[in-house]
Amino acid sequence: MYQKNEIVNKLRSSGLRPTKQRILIAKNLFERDKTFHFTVETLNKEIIKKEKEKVSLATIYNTVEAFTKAGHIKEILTSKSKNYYDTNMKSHHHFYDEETKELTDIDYNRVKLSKVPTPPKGKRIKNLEVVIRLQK
Amino acid sequence: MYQKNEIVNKLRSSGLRPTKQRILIAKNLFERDKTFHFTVETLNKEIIKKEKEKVSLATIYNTVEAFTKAGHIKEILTSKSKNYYDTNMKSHHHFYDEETKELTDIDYNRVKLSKVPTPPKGKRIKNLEVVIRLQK
DNA sequence: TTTATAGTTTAGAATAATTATAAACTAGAA
DNA sequence: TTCTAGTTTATAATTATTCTAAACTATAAA
Repeated sequence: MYQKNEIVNKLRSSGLRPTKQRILIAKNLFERDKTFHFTVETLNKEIIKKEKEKVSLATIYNTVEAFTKAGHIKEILTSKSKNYYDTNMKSHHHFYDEETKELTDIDYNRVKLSKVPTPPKGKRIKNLEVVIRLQK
Repeated sequence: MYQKNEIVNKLRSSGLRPTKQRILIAKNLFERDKTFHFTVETLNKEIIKKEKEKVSLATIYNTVEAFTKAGHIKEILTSKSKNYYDTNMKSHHHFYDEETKELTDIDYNRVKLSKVPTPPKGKRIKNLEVVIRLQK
């Protein structure tokens, strides 16, 4: 379970001052037993429901973006005009269910890449994601 | 090089009547020597430039979606609220350059997956994509 | 402590991609 | 040639995201 300190550390290491609103956001992201897959919309709903407080969407967007840049959460590729994020920073991959629009983690060792291409010169690999889209 | 017939076939096999507008769209997608990576926006610009004609965006969206469902083009995962497509239907993967927002094909045999997870019961794999994000 | 200020929050406006609507048009079967 | 289901289009509606600028606040320094 997380200490308040850890929340504050996550914020500071993302270049953010620990304000009331940002602490609410961070608690809802990181004080969890399980991985949290979310969109800004779902995160916002959780905050309203659990905390009975309202944080403006602009602040949520900004904070989520800062956490992403700092490497505390991960953006997930699903296309489809709404961004998905994941609090699980362990190297892993995803199933994306097109019917339910739900993401599920795929454990790192359930996918094995035996060959990865070298990036074009001047560029380096930021990350490599495998997304397996599911259908009925 | 493509025959007009092939264009008409692509349309019919996508459940679309070959109308003037759809033929323009299809020509701009498939009468190419190289793979075409595009968004609805870029495709629209190409049609205006090359054909000096205007096709409504609604028609482009609808036609592109039909081609995607029929398996003539492929949606590519990049997140970031604008959908990317690829006319290359051979199994392959992508580099996504975050700086330039450009996609590049990665040849099938430059990536090797030696282990792929079984999908949850009741579901089957629609596709599997590897996206390697690049940075400086 | 207090204070000054750089950073923050917010509602609401602006932007951008996509989807829906409904009236005018057309491919193609009969 | 005619008829009709299917199509196109401009435009409006919707949705996700980013911007703005005024009111607020964390925190370093006095």
